[in-house]
Amino acid sequence: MDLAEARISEAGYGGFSFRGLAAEIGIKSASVHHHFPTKAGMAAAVARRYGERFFEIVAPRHDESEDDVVAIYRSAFRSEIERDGRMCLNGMLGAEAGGVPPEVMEEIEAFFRRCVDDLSSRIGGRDAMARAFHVMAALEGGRILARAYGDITAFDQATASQFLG
Amino acid sequence: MDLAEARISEAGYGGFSFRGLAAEIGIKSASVHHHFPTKAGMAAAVARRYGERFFEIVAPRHDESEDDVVAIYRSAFRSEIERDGRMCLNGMLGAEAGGVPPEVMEEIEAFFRRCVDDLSSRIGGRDAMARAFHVMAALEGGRILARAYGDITAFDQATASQFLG
DNA sequence: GTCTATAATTTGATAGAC
DNA sequence: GTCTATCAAATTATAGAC
Repeated sequence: MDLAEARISEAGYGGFSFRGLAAEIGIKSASVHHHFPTKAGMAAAVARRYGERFFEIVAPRHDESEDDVVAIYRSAFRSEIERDGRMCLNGMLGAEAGGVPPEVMEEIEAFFRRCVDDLSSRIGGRDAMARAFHVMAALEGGRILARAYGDITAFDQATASQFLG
Repeated sequence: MDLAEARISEAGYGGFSFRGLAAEIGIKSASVHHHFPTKAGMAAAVARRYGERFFEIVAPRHDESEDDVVAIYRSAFRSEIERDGRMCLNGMLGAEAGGVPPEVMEEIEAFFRRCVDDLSSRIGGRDAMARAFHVMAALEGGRILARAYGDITAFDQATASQFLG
């Protein structure tokens, strides 16, 4: 699953294959099929795990001031870029919506709905929903720019606190 | 090229094939290879044409007030969503950077650099460069959200003028 | 859980006729 | 500019042995 996540977030749904994963691990593709019968099922499982991990990371802490939620989300995104320079897994699959099986897209839509709802409720106040959409868009788009430029400072400038705050 | 652009912006670089394009047109894949010897070359040509069209659309008009440039960019992005609901072609290829041939990525990087430079110079003032990054990120991310939600109002909220202005 | 073997399909690309 | 024909490789997936 780690390898699948890596390949999908680097090259998209069409950019990973059971044979490719198996070769990197040193096993055969039939062994991968034993754990995940279909490619769509595996991608859906990887997308779900990605979301679960993400929401653990951005979960509220007892010492959190309500105003920090945007910084928490931004930090979660930035850490991933810093670690491996890849695209957000679920952002990638969302972009490829037209070529991704329905069972995967269900996970993606649920992920973004939960992000926006969580952000919105923790931001609070008027326009909280629109602000939540804006923050998610800037973070996802910032990752695209960081990849196109090959430079994390593109993300840093795109998501500076003066724009998200 | 129109069909290639459609398929790439729906499903990514791995989501289009010479045979698929030929079948939709009603010719054979060998005939497509006559015009575009390689898949990478065709994708690069499609990405370049996409950029040329885009910069014609957002080019300054003599009656333009300098403050309108962000609205012009936003309108160009929104019109595409309205037309076909697809992802920005070059945004898609930028996200898939790890699985796209180098000659295509050169076009993508050039596209985003030109967008940011153009926006920055027309915005002017302090922080113009960072604002340009932010606008591009919000627009690209807004398109991802519109696709994940299957609803253009996600883009509208994410890119409301109060956030980009 | 992993393997061999294989089926059925698709892919990018080329040679050469018309 | 399109075609037929073909190649070599990769793809998702399954059956069955160990």
